[in-house]
Amino acid sequence: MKNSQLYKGSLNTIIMKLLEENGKMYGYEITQKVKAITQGELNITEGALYPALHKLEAEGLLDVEIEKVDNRMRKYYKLTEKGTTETVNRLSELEDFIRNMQSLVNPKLEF
Amino acid sequence: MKNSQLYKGSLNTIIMKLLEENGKMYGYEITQKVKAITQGELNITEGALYPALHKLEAEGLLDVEIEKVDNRMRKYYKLTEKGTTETVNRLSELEDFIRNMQSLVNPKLEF
DNA sequence: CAAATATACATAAGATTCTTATACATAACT
DNA sequence: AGTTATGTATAAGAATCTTATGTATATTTG
Repeated sequence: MKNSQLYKGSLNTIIMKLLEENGKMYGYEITQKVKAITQGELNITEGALYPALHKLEAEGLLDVEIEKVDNRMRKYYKLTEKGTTETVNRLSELEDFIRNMQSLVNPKLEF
Repeated sequence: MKNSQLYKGSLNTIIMKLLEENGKMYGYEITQKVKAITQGELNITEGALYPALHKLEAEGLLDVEIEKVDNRMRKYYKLTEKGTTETVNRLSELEDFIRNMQSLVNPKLEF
């Protein structure tokens, strides 16, 4: 499925929320989780995911921990303390964003 | 105010929805309307707005009509037939997007 | 058993969208 | 007279994403 342009800019928030919820996750796991939660509607591509994870790590928001499972490499990511704090802000921004978009789309509901 | 990254990709949808609702609008009017609806939270910059309007026009989704008011130029935009049809799709995508983001952020509410 | 699919990470080229800065012009306010 | 508001426009650069490609192992399927 082709993702709409709307998801642009929301990937970091999605990653951080999932890590906040699940403690630690690896890249492929994140793609599968998102696919499951959105019932196949949102497919995160590797070309978007891995650079995003590396950047969040470089910014000190994520820590990485490498494991070998079934002879295959896994890089588990988890939120740092800074990342946990930042996640609160991002989720707050997301709530504002959703509220604002709903106001724009559904002006009748404003009161 | 600084806009969050989340709005990336939503500008076209916002423009089209406002035009669907108000018939015709000019650029500056759109920025003011959005600012009012979002209570100052979302400020569309000219550098984003005008290229977006020009592109939607080039795609045949908008028609333009130039007027001179108080000795100043205004370019009124309105949806073409194609644009009206496309707006329905975009709003549907936006609803899916919001629903998916809420599922991701608020997994407890899934049932 | 060979081929396809799933699992797992990674990067590079190019497209798209946006921010920031700048530009021009008139009207209104202070 | 200078700032703010109204009104449109573009160019340089940043940020994010898509698409394509690459490597490697495990599992499923015909």
